[in-house]
Amino acid sequence: MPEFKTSPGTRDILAPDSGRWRAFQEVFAKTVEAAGYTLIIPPMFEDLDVFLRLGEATEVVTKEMYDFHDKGGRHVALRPEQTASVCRAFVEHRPTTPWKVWYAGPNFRYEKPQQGRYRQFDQVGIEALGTNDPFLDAEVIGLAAKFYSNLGLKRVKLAINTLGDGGDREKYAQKLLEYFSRHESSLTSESKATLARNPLRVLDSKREPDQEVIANAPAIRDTIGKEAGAHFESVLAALEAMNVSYEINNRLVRGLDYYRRTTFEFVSTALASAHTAIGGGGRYDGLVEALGGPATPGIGFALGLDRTLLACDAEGSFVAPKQAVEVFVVDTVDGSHAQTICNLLRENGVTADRAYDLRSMKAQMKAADRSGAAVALIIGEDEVQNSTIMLRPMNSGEQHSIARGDLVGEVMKALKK
RNA sequence: GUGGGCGUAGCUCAGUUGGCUAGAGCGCCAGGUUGUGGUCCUGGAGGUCGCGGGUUCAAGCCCCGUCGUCCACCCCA
Repeated sequence: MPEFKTSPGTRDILAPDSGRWRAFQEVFAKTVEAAGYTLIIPPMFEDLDVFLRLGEATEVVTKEMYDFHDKGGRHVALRPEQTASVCRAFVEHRPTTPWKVWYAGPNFRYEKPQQGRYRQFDQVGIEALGTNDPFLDAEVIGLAAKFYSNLGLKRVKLAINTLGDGGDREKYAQKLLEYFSRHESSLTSESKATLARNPLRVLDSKREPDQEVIANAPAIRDTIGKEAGAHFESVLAALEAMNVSYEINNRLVRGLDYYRRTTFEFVSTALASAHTAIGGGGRYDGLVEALGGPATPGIGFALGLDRTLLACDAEGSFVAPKQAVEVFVVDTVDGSHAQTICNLLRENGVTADRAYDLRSMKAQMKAADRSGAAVALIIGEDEVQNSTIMLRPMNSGEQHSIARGDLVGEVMKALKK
């Protein structure tokens, strides 16, 4: 056993998974940049207070923060998510609106790890600030759906709900508190604890004994104001016009307190484990203000890389790309020819690798095979004497000798470049 | 944070009621093939059996602790 291992909840991503991660982020970038979102790269840690503005009832903030004091005495925290950072950046830079940005990178939460849940986990996401237009809600949700389909995912369901405006949320929370308190005796002890903390979250309980009480709980749609209700209807209409299918779930309350109005979640029906939520988001119309900026509406989503890739695995889509060079050079003379030839090929835009340590031809050919190269170039004593190179396409038993001076042209021909 | 399963070679795992020098497959290296990979054959390297303590004539196996990992809960992506 090695002396050192990665810390709990962290891991190394090696090839071919690392290539899959990069491809994942590239597909995401392409999807959202097509809609005008630009990349933002916020820092991985911020003043603790930035994240505290996410809300006192948000467990991500109260229980799971990776926080510490730096050498200057600042109390900082590794970001548990990126929406707060984006809003802080908005207040700091005051870009013209609508400000539409995307991000990709790791977040940190101090939790007990299990499958699809790590202490350092990657998300990709977008945020759009500065407008209340319901078409923007539909655009944001549509982009997430588009991204899933670009990954080849089919078994993804969109659940959507509205939480009304700030006041509505309070009123609804009050209603729920009254309702659940009346039925407290039939709730599980976990739900009773949740009730005291955040009545809305009781709706999220998946525990069997709670289900009946939850099913009869008052729905938020009876509580929300006219404006928020109209907004929701417009969002739904816009989604239908885009052919994005959805399911209204008036029990959908997400974990971060700041959500207002539109809230949504994507669930993979291909996943068997408990963690089927592969992405989610919503409006957070009060957050910029809470961070000291002007009242500014905002909406966005974040998608978990790990869970989305687990869903891809379950559906057999978006397989990890194999990394291979085009040419592998076998040099059984002294290794210097391999060096010269590799350099020449690379300068001409051909990817090339070679063997080291002057191993036997058999060993070098084996390495050529492993490299995935389409073509092997072989240099032995005969070739050096005759100023030739043996060109061997790896998928056939045939090989032919080429003049050393014709190397680049012959390789291009063999690779059909 | 709570509860449970599992830690044996680089990987996946076997190892009987505690009993010879701890095994297999894959991978890796070498040879068969003094100039040829992907198939085949032969051989080889590689292990503090997670770590620490205890019981025993004897521990990979039993007991205690600890760390890691997985699963469920909590929570969430």
